[in-house]
Amino acid sequence: MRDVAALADVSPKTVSRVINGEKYVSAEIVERVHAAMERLDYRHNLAASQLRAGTTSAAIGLILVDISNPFSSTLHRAVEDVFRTRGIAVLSASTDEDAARERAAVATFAARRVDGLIMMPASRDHSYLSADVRAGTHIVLIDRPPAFLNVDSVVSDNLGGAEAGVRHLISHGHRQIGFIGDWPEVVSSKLRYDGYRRALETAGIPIDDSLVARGFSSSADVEQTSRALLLRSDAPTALFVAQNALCAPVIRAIRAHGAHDRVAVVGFDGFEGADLVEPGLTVITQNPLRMGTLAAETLVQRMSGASTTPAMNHVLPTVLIERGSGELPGPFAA
Amino acid sequence: MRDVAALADVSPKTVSRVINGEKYVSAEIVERVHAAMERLDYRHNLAASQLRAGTTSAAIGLILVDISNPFSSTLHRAVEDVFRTRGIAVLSASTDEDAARERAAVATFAARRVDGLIMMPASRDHSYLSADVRAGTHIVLIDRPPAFLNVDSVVSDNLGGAEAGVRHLISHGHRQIGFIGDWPEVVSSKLRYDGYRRALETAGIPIDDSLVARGFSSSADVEQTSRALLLRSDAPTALFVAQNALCAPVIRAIRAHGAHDRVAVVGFDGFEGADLVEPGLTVITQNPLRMGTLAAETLVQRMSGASTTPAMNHVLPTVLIERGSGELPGPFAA
DNA sequence: GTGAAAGCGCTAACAT
DNA sequence: ATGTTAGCGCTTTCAC
Repeated sequence: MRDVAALADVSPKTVSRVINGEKYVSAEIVERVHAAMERLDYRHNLAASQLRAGTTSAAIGLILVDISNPFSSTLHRAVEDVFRTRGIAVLSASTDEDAARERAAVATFAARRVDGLIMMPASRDHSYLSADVRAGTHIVLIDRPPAFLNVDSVVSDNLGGAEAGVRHLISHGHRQIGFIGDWPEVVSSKLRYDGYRRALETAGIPIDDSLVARGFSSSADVEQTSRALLLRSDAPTALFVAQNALCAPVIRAIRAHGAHDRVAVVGFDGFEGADLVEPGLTVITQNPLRMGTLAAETLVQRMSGASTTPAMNHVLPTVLIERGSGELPGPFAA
Repeated sequence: MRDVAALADVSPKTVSRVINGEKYVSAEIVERVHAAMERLDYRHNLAASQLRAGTTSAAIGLILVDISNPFSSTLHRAVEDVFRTRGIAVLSASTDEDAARERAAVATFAARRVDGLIMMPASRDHSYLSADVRAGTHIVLIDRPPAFLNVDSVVSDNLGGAEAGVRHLISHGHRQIGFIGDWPEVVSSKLRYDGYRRALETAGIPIDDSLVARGFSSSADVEQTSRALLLRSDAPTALFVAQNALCAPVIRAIRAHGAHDRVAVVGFDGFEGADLVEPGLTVITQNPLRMGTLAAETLVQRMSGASTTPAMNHVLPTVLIERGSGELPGPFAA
């Protein structure tokens, strides 16, 4: 910047003015400074301006369980789109459901003075973030509600969605319904399980824990467990699959067992080709695009200081899409 | 930091030493400084240390066409994993094949003084990056080779993969083979088209441009175009689908036309449930995980200064996976 | 409209 | 093993 100022024969401050598009700079000098910047191949240093200007880094952090999960990457894209137009960079990190990795990511982002944080929490107690909140970092949690921390959040109606999915299976004559889900420690997963239980209880069907499988280490594990379930003498006539990444392996097991036109399935969010399998996978869909956009816009509001209303928990509705697999009749079909 | 130093009754420099884990600090003082940091809720400011220390921002930029595409998000995750263990943050951006957006992203990252850049270029001329290279930013291009710029790159064997896929269809008795691909301006897409042509030429089959559809604005567009192709009196007996995102819409069209056990299909990278459709989708697979890891490791080497060998273009092999759709016999089957 | 001086938070270089 | 001084590149404040 000194060099540019020297070449343009103005003060560094004036160069700064030109760069930041401040008013009250003569057109002629703007011209001259631009020429000098061009000639010297000048690149502005955001770190330096952030340092002096104090506050904002024009960056936010996005912490997800796994940025490569389709739900998460769609959400990520929505967040990017909101911030790109505002000149704000997005830093991202994956936790793999590890609370320690989450803390490490938060610390890294805090050291970079991100202005905001959008996070799908892996930890169960979010009170450790209160220090960051006090330091001025605005936080919006997604997919899972805040615990011991008062911040905005955007979640899907996990309980309601799961309940509707299982009720759907019941209404098609199923009573022996298996549950394949994520680790019970994960809040969204727990809520989906609660929805499953509630639907069964409402219908007066007793819970059979041996039909419930939760938490897997790999796709092979999911497939293996599903197969074991199908091989039982009192095998379930329907399966509720409570997470997107589990759907394909479960269907693989069902097809390997030759039971795809017999065992009903409803998935909580499916996969890209879910409408192309035979029968099509009936799903409870979430809206990751909306979740990302809403979380990002909420954060923008908070960051701009425009919104000082109490923290809010947005709950996005889920939608049941019938494609065939969830409508296979069970033994108690009317 | 001043405050921490005051509270611990040491100089700021000593606090700095403790934070950076430098040698020659007595255990007692380390203790005291840590206590003070804790009490004052101190957070280190990377921007400031970067400014003084000069060089490194401990961040890299990742520019993709669309971070929500499964290929890209898998690659993204691989890149993240390489850099996380090294304490380097990853900034990401999508271009949607828009060269202007690419330039904007590069400029943003340059202002943040990223130490490196991994980019799936949307632009066709990369010479504009030479200024950044001169400024010390190491660049690795992925998916598409560099043009007018001498940097490392990691790409798939697009031509060879496509040729193998089309040859596969020919060997199963097809001669009337359609091509559904991305915009011809996209280099990887062009290479896949070249592979298609080469396979046909090698087999002595004349190219019929009316069987070629390239560049779509939406999934509906893809589906519509595929349907039109299937409705022709001389409809293709096989389709080569040259991009992952196009596969599902094409299959949707084929199924809607009731031709899924008649029209053969080979996809260049499929989608998550591609093995579950009936028949399973035969694909030429790429290896986004390997591509991301290799690109990231190459960048790490360059950034560390350990590697000063000439820039290298890594070509990753593709693998044909037979699942049924590509083995449906054509009219000239043996 | 433009410039001079001071300082953001940190650390390299040089003491001690 | 610890402290002092100076300065990274920018922008705020105030002067002109």
